[in-house]
Amino acid sequence: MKENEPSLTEQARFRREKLEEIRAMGMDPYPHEFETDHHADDILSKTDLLEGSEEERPRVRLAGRIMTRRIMGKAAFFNLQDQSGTIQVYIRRDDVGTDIYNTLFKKYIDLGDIVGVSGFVFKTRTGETTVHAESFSLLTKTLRPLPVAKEVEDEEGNVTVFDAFADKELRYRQRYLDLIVNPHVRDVFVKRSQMIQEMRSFMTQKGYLEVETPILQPVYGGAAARPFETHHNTLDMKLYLRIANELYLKRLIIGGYEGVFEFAKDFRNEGMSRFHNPEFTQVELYVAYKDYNWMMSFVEQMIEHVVLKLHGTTKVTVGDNEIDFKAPWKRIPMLDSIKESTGVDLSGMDEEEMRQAARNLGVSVDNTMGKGKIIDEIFGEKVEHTLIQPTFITDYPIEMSPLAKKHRSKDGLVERFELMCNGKELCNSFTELNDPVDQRERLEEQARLRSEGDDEAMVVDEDFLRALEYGMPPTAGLGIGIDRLAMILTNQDSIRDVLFFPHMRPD
RNA sequence: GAAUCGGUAGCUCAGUCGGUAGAGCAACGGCCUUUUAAGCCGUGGGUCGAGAGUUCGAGCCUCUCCCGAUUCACCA
Repeated sequence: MKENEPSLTEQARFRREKLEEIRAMGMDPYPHEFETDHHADDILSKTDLLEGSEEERPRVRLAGRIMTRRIMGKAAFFNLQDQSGTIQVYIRRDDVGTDIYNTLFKKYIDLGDIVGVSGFVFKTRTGETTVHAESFSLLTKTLRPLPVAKEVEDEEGNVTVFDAFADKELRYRQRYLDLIVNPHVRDVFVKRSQMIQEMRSFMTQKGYLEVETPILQPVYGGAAARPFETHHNTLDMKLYLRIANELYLKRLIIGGYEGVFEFAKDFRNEGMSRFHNPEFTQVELYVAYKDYNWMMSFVEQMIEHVVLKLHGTTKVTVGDNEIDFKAPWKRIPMLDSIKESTGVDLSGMDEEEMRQAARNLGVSVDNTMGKGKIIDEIFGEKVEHTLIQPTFITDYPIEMSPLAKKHRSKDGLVERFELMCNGKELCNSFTELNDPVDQRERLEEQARLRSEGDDEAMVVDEDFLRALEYGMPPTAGLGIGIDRLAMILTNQDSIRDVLFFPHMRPD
């Protein structure tokens, strides 16, 4: 036995000692492979595994972690958890031998260890489908105890969990443990993956090309946000982690592709909250010869399709709300939505009248704000949180949208929509600005705001402007917040619960 | 960035008035061949988030700091 290492807990020391004992038995505690042919859910669902006498039944091989154990002298039950779920295994000394049962299984195996078994399926006298092990082997010895919870299932199938591993800090910092002991957490991420997969195939089937564009950018653009900065040693230059990929996808439209999309990790050096993580995922899509009206129809079809695939219905329960994604969705111009919610008609007001209207509504505005900012402020304070069912808010003030094309009929507005859902923005989309002269003026206005201290104003991207001068066809663009959509479709109220590894301060 | 709440055994949590650090599960030693929060007998396990202060004495009181959760502010 080794000298106790004071930094280890008693339980961790015991496991290291067991590891040595297993090696002393001539066994490898970390073998190279183990062939399996079944998962837990296969065994629970396939009735043919129970046909005939025990000798006649097919043999199954499976592997996973030991999550609970009930030893009764010369026989024992344990629960084996794999990716698909959990199944009970029955093991007896008289089947697997004294070395394997008494020494390996009873003395040296711990909860959490990864093991492989083979045997036949039977039902216990209480009716539980169980694998009767004919062989048992250790596949990976664990050195730390798992935070295993106990579960009780009553006759209605309701599961009560005792002492669950619930500390959010530990769950986020050690997500692998969360995934092992909280199976419902695995389901959330499976749903997220399916959601992305359905969107991908939906867009691919339309003929759009999935692309990859730079994350390290010499000039950041495509959104209003502060970036993360980094440095390229060889070129000795500053680079930025992208805040959006919009301007690169537009370059590809200029290059002749008529539909491109990218699932993109974007990075914004701003606050964290249950709706914000410094790195987050958007899908952006650009389609040539289309406008924002077409895009509204596209996105409602795509999301309706995804919701149907994931839930089998267009209705999703989120917190206290039931959201119905059945298309078509309500479309309402921003000023009309403000009028609808507050009774105040801002159209036709000058800047000073608007400022007064905002104050009358209890929305704080200051004298540096222009009309666009005031409208945005009123909308954000008074309307946004009331929009629970999917709703397209259209026709935004031009000041807030330097990359969107001017509205074809409404002065001072652009052809832009945001999709609101469960009181939050889910999508952002425009008829893209493709007039290079107008675009230059708008970006130069951004540069002016920037020089006045607005550190979220956009930077002039000369290479992008040059590309636009070669001609971008009329184009509709779309961005969807993947994390927020995942939150809605999995009924999670924090972005951290749909990110495997949410950003945390170092501990 | 602000406010509130929290950090005690591997996990979930108690800890009274400032007076030897507690429980359940997990672990360790036994018994037990259809159990399922298995059961029965026995045992060990603690830098009480970190540091300083007050005190004869601090898990508890005071101060500073660290980490987290929630809400608010900015943002998608």
